[in-house]
Amino acid sequence: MPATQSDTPTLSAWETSMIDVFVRAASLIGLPRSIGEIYGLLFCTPQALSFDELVERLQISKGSVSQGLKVLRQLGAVKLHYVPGSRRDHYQPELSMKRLVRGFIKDQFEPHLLSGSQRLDNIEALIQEAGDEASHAHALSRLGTLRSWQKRTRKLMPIVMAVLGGAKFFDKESTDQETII
Amino acid sequence: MPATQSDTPTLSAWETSMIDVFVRAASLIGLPRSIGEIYGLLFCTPQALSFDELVERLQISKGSVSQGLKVLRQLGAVKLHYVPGSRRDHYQPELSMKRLVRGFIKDQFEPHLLSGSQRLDNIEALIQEAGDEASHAHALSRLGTLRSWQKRTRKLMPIVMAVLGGAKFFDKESTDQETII
DNA sequence: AACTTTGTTCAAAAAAACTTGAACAAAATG
DNA sequence: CATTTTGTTCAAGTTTTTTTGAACAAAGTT
Repeated sequence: MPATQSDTPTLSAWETSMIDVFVRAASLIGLPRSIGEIYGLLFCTPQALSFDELVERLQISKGSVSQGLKVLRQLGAVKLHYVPGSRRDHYQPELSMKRLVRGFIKDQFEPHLLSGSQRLDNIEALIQEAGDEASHAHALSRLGTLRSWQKRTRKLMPIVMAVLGGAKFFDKESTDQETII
Repeated sequence: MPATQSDTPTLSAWETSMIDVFVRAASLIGLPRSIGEIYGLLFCTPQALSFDELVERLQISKGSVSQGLKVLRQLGAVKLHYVPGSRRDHYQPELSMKRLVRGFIKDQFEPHLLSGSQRLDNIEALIQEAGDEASHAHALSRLGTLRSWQKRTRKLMPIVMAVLGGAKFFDKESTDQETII
């Protein structure tokens, strides 16, 4: 008798396709396939799923599920859901686009923006130290461009959140901003 | 006598740091290191640079420069600059943040959004075909969530462009939108 | 036309990212 | 307290992405 092909409840066609959408979306924002699969399956499923159910239905390793869930928790993209009578953690997907985007920005974007500011200050110092006086002006001008990009990016984030959440938002010190929209 | 270490004008400290900023930015949006380096060096340099100058100063292969410039041209992130008396193509960086972002969105984002719509229609069909009547409702509800996310993403793009460009923007059919900002 | 310059292509090499699974820790159960 | 259940960690294996460089094409020179 051939090795029993395990009674894994195989994914239906629509589930596979929907998960595929999330796998692509994940890759688009630089997250690994497995994370797209995990979130995708949670998204498809009415009930909260346990660790083991994710491993079985997706047919991926425990390691991948563990690391994937860790990242998804950090991003706030999944929530723990208490299931009475079960010792296992159960997970549900965060369904609010606003919260998903905020989690992503907070976790993956802001850190870079912040460290960016310090880096630019550093570069300014290096330019001052540099021997070549002639090119100072150009270097500083480009540094200025970079700072203005940074500033605009920062200004953009809350606006994005506002549009996504429907909430109204006012940036302090945005008096120089002509009525946007 | 040791092999002559080629008179490559080595990058200054501030140039290296500034290029590093672009390498990180590139990686953040999923572009390879070499592309960050190329754009970064162009950004640092007052004059337009030729293919060969990029190869020499960055110490990367011709292949990388060729492919990197190809992508940067597609994105509209570099412009050809005619230099009288030289047969070589010379490149300058696009410095308008708005154009840079638009290029990126047009090239890397919109295609996914579009193909996304068709995929969702496909999934809807698959759900209808599916045997399990009981779960139709949930599946369709989630599909609805996905469609709403897509719609909001589409709505967001022009707003982002507007904020970046300082231009005012009104979305047709956005009457349901309460005064944002 | 032969030669040089300029840049592209693409198969192979190198590097980076992801996944796996076995060993391990932590906590509940008997 | 020994055992089972549940989940994490991490070194090694796999896959994917990026880089390299040699061969090639296109166009300009002499």
